[in-house]
Amino acid sequence: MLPKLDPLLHSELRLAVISILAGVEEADFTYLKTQTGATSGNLSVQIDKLAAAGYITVEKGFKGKMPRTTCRITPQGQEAFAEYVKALKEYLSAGK
Amino acid sequence: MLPKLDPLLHSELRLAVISILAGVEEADFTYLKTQTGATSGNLSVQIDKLAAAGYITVEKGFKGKMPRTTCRITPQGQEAFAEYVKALKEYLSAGK
DNA sequence: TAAACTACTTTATTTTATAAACCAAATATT
DNA sequence: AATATTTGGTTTATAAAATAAAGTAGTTTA
Repeated sequence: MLPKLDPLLHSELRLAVISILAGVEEADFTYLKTQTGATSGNLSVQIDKLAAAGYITVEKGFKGKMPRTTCRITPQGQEAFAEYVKALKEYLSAGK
Repeated sequence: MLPKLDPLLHSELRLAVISILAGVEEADFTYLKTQTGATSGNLSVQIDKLAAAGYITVEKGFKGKMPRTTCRITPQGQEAFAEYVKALKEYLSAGK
């Protein structure tokens, strides 16, 4: 039988965020927003969910006088991502 | 920017159904149910959606005296699936 | 100093997924 | 032969999710 897909990652925006973070040291809110094309509200909510699950860390600081939210993937997030990719591959080749 | 993922396919159960159908000539309701582990209700609903989108055809007949629902993927469905897979791959390698 | 912009968060709305309940007919049980 | 159970589903209700709209706090620009 096909494996269950981690519902936290099986979301367009959260998957985009995680896969971006998987490839870089860190990324801030604005960068994630432009890269994903998401609205601020949606991005804010999905970042919270990833953080609540321990998949990413969120650090709030300032760049000059402007607020800056920096995100990083955690080892736990990397593992979850790797497993999600593995599970997905089973789906994509299910019929064969 | 990352491509949009076809929302019709970006659903655990519908993706499972489509990828199973992509590999076989046809599959009936019961087979899809056991392979996916889905409940009948959920499967029924998701099959309807895929059929409404023209991704699969649904044929109702009888095997002996018992009803039998047979599903097949359409060329349109195959194309959509191929494109979904292609788009997904961009997600999975986004950060690099 | 007022308007517009940045960087968000919160809340409300819509959509989606899922499960529970139901149905009709067939088969098995007592 | 009645009754219970199983098969193969559909319909409807509920829970969860995604998304959008509105709001907040402060900054820069005209």
